Order: sequence, then structure tokens, then C-alpha cells
Amino acid sequence: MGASKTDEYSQQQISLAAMFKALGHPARVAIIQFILKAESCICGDIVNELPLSQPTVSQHLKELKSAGIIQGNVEGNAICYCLNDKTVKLLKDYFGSLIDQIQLKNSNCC
Amino acid sequence: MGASKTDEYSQQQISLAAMFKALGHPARVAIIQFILKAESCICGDIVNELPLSQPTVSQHLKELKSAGIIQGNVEGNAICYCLNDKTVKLLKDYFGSLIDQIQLKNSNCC
DNA sequence: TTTCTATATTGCAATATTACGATATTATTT
DNA sequence: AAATAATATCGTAATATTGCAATATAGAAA
Repeated sequence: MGASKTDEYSQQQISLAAMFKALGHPARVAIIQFILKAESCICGDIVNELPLSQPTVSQHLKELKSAGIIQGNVEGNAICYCLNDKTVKLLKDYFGSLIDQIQLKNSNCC
Repeated sequence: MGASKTDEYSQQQISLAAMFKALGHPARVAIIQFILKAESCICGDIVNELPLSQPTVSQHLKELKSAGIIQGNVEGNAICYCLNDKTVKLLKDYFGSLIDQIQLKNSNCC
């Protein structure tokens, strides 16, 4: 009869997946890197940096924002996008805990 | 004239995005967690644990594997899937470096 | 060699993502 | 109040993902 199926996914699973999904496109990884590299984090020129149109970049920014990876700040006419350090820390800790769990069970069949 | 567009994405950006994309689905996050939780890492019963058909689980496993998140080991009739600790460490370090970079530039406009 | 068990592949329908031109919005400057 | 500049939204075409039933494959057991 086997184990019973979990009817759905946990909230943590859903929310983690949403963050990873947001990061799962080269353009969005590039946006993250550009935000970190840029002198100030006034980031309207992401559009100039990426090989994509303005609407497309705007859409990618929206996805990063709604997943909580970045935050936007209205700065006069422009908008300043920055990384959400709380989310980044959460993700770092998540992978840290995975490593801990891997090391705990040293029944390594692979 | 503004900055010139990067013609394409870097290999690092593409490869990071592929790993995140592989993790960007609740079923695949659940698979990771199950592999870690399970007594041994003989994992045919992932199918019994998840609310998905066997072909669908197999497909998710394939995606995780080809992104280098997990590895599969033939074990007689069954296959044992385990996390690739090298990849997990790489991702942990990636977020660690993001945090470092955030802290370096304390010109926080957000 | 036949049967059984575990996993993978194929084919396909439903849905989601990606990208962009056109247009809307909002704040600034004139 | 225009005109300008920066960003967002809409509509839509092309493509990719998700999920499953049906089927294939490969090893173990009989």
C-alpha cells in the first residue's frame, strides 16, 4: 500500500520554489549581478546593459520583485532597485542547512 | 550614448540560471527534501510520497539531474538519487558572495 | 526464457513563460 | 499646461513547461 501521498506542497516548498524560479533565467541573474556591480543602485540603465527591450526588462524586474528577491524605491522620476538582503540570507542559510543535512547522513550511496 | 549592450549572457549566468530553474518548482523542492529526510537515499518511493504520477516524477528527477543538483546511482533494479554536495556548496557560496557584496556597498537606497 | 518490478521515454493537451511593439502612467522640467 | 523622461501595462505571437496515459527498457526473480 506504501506511504500516503502528501495532498499538496508545504508553504515553505512553494515559497522557496517561487524564489528559485525567479532566479531561473539568465537575464534575471544578470540583473542581480548588475545591481551589485553598479556604483549607485539607481538602476534604470539595466535596460541599456541587457540585450532586451525595456518592457521585457521591466517584466523581469517585476518577477524578481514579487518573489522578494529585489526591492524597488521610487527616486524622483526614476526607480532604484536593490537586492533584498533578508531574502539572500534566507537562501544562503537554506543551502547551508542542506549541506548540514548531507553531512549528517553519511550513508552516501552516490 | 550609454553603455553598450552585452551581446549575450555569460556562461556563469547561464549555468546559475539553469540550477535555479531546476529548483524552481515545488515538486522539485519536495524531492530534494525527501531525499534528505529518507533513511537511505534509495529513492524509488519518491513517487509514493509526491502527489504526481511516476512519469512526472521521473521527468522532475531528470531535470534536477541534468542541472547537476542530484546524482543517480543504479542499485540493482532500483536507482538511488542523492544530492550533489558540490553543487549545493556552490550555491551556498554564491549567496554568501552576494551578501558580501551587499555589505561592501553600504550605499543603501532601499 | 518468461514474468515481475523499477524507471525512462513518447506523444500530446493544457498552461505558463518570454519577448516585444504599442500604449499608459507618473513625475519632472519648461 | 505642455513636453519630456522613466517605468509599467496590455495584447499577442512564439516557445517552453507541466502532467499524464501508454509504452518501452532493463535488471531480478522464477
